Amino acid sequence: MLAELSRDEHELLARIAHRSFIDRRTQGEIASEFGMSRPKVQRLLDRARSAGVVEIHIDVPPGLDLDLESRLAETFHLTESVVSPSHPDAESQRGAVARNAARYLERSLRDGDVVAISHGRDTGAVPHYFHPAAPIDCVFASAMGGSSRIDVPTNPNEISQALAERCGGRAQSLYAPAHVQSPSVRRGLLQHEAVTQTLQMAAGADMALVGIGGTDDGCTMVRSGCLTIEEMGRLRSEGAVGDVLGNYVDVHGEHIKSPHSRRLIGLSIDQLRQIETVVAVVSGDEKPLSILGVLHAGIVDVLIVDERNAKAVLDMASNGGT
Amino acid sequence: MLAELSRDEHELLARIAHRSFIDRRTQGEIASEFGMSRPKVQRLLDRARSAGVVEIHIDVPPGLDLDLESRLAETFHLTESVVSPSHPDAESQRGAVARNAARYLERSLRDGDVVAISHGRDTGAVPHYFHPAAPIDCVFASAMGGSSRIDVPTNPNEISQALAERCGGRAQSLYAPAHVQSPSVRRGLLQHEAVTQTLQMAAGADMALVGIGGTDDGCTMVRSGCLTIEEMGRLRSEGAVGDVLGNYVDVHGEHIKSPHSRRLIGLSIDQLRQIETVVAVVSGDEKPLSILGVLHAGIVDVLIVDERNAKAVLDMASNGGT
DNA sequence: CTCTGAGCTGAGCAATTGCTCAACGGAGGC
DNA sequence: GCCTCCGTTGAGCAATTGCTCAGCTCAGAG
Repeated sequence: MLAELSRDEHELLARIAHRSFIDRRTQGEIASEFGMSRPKVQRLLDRARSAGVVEIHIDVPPGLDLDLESRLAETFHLTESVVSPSHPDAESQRGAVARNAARYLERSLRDGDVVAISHGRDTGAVPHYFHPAAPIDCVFASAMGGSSRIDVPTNPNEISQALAERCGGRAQSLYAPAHVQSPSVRRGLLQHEAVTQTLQMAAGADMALVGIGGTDDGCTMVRSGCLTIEEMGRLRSEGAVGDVLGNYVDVHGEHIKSPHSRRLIGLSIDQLRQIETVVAVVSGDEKPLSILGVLHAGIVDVLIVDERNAKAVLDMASNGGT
Repeated sequence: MLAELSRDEHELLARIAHRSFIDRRTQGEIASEFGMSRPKVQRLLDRARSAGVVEIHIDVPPGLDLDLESRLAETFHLTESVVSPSHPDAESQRGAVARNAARYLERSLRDGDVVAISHGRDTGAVPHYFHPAAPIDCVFASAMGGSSRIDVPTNPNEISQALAERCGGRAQSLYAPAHVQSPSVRRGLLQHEAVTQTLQMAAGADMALVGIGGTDDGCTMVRSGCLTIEEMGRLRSEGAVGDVLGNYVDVHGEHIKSPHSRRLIGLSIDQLRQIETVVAVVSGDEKPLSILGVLHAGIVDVLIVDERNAKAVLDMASNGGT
């Protein structure tokens, strides 16, 4: 990418680049110095950068891989991605990712914002690291129902509550289960104003903080009792690789419709797509395929993830086409 | 210069710098992404550069030392300096320097320009390398008289003539010797319109192309017969280290007045200072002190020189104080 | 010799950047 | 407690930069 320049061309590009980047002269000064028009200086500077005559290196703290973040963001059309360095064990890995999610919230939340909150272990780890410098007057609204089977701190209501406490905001709880026995019970619940109010608030949120679930038998949806192991197996056999708020997708990001989806209480994929900024927090070695599917679904705007998953997802995306 | 940053600070600077320099986002985009004002992003970017988080490296063709050129220009308040790579023998070294001078003329000369021309071997080598892409309608005016004792191509008239031919311009010759027997003869010559016209044109030039002479017994001023070896020795004992157009200066740039200066036909130091752009072309291992003195005199705007002289001059300037 | 099209050029304008300045806030002295 | 001073902040404007576009040159085809 550098060889095809003649010596004279190379010298000219180097001189102009030096004047611009090192001596910090303006393009106008350089133009008159070299006897050319300003646009020409600009074009030569562009050429110097693309030909590799100018190399900009950024000294990054150890462990950080900003190029990886950029590639991830570019490949999947994200507005941003944050990759945590690898940790040996799952717990500290989750902590590192959650910490980055907390940092993201701290710098992005504004007074008046509404944030839709999902369930899950990754999402649930975020409040612990959330310490805004100044109070933020915002609302955290549960985007799906709860389950008494799983640990309290991984239910949306509790996560919302914890986040609200940390920043002086308000939690809007959803007093409903994540999953009911039949579509008719679901319809009944959706008549209650207490339920619809929260769901509508979540649907109209400025931001959503969600986890990405896997399809193994130990995933949150199974542990919480939303799905039986048999149902999970059926979803897998239909191609499901992961979910957001219980909405399963295949590796291409296509939504997989199944009976259980009509018994869920929470935002749909289409509702998520309406939300300006959907932030996904994910860690865990079983997740690469799940992440890939969800990213292909075009739901996520900001991905906060660990290095192993990030690399695996990029590998699959570039090798597997698309 | 990098250690005093905390890990968090370093990470922030690196992230912002990456977004700006690698991803080429605007400061405004970065500001809203990181939840800060645009001026703050700018300040952080400045800090990232001065703290060394951003390193800009320019791939320069072998032999070129652009940092050396910049230091030279900054130290002596030049608008520009061009340093040629070292050559083992004096002749090819002179050629390389002259070639750079020719390049400089090619890119700087404009229709209508008047260029004052000095004598000397370095200046005399320039026309050989001068090949403007398009004709330039300019005038080369001799800035001092000639001498029949030295090789023709080192006399101002012949240099002017050669340059004019190469670019389709015009030469304004000075029909007078560089040096006469007495001040009264000089006064007489300066009555002649033919003489004053050229000198006035040279004095009002937009640019001057000059050599820098040494004070050894083989220098152009002695070889041309302008000075005897005895006079040269006297000048040396009075502190002279070099000259421009026969005007001698000491190492601090102070003009050394001597009887011979009242027998010279050419521009004075003050007249040279009036000229917008004085370009000095110098090579030769005996020249460092001469160059230092002339640079201190504040005559030169553009220095075109070889690497050995450049380094020697900078060394002396930094070690010897100013 | 004319025509065509690719590539280059600089004028002109919109977007971005750099910079100044008044206001603010927090640490330290009285 | 109050005051002063120093460093930080973002609004606002001037300078710089990026970009588009019409005009140009020049090589090659007809």
